[in-house]
Amino acid sequence: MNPELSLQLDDQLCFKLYAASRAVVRAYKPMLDELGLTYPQYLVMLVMWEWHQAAPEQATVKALGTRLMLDSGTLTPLLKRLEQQGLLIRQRSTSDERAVNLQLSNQGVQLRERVIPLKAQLICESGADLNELDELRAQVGGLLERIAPMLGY
Amino acid sequence: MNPELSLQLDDQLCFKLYAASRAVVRAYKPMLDELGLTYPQYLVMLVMWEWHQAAPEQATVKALGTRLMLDSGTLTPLLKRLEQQGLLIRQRSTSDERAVNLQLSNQGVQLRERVIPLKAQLICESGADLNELDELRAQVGGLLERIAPMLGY
DNA sequence: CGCAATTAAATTGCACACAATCTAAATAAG
DNA sequence: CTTATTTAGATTGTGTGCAATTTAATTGCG
Repeated sequence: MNPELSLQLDDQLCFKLYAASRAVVRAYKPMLDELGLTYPQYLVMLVMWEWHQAAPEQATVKALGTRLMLDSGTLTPLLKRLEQQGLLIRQRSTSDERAVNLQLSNQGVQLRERVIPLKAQLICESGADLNELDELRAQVGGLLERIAPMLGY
Repeated sequence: MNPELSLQLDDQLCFKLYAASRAVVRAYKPMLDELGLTYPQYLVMLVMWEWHQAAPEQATVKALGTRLMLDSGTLTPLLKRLEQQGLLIRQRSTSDERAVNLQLSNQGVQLRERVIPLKAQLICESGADLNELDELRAQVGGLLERIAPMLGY
């Protein structure tokens, strides 16, 4: 049986992706624990830091959802937790009362410094080859871009 | 800044993996809905079908956890749901009262027939290149194997 | 043999994901 | 202008993931 049509677990790209994704999140966990962040919260902060330098005013729940492919059902409670931790501020937009604007607190801005060394540390510990990782990132990205349109992104 | 140390979301392999994994699960969802399975339940069934032909007696919660890298906290409720749906039977092992043996019901065995066409359908809809997918699967698998030992697998 | 350490599941609690529904606000159409 | 539609968030409910704890059974060791 050719692997494309096999039902063997090890032949499933979907399982490898699922397992690898969870494994990477677990690898990040000890480091993120020290910052008091979960992995999805970390991704939100990455986007907020990115926007903080480029275009802080674009930061809304909607825009964050588009960027991370998450809906308000996931983001609303997550953002409330980040707000309670004092990392960001949520407030209704005055120009469009439907939208909720997000901005980093000073504490939120400062947290970035502690995140910078994380990635290098993880790559170092894993002993992975940088070029390989880069290539893999491009390929997984390619897969994502082929699947996303099927799902309306 | 070289991508290896960038904090840009798009430079993060971890995010690509996370997003791609969720996207693939969503792509499976409409098809799995018709079978009444969630994606993790589908993975459990794949393993059970595999073992059914090779070594049915090895099927325990522990073995399933090792194969899928999931613990009893996730599997116990999931397996109870599969049992309630009549797809499998859970029963304490007589030789080792700590272990719970799992076996497919007739209905569980038969469900496999309806799963066989799913993968071909998904690949077809995605318009993905088979050789590319195969290579990607191998590479993601390679990443997984490098990370897994760091996490005690 | 007898007890400590280990092991397999189950349970509890928390934080996602995501579908479905609801509310309020903004926009489009007539 | 007024109603219909669309849009942004919030809410509710279900099902994972996973850490931590608990229970019961088994194994290891002296």
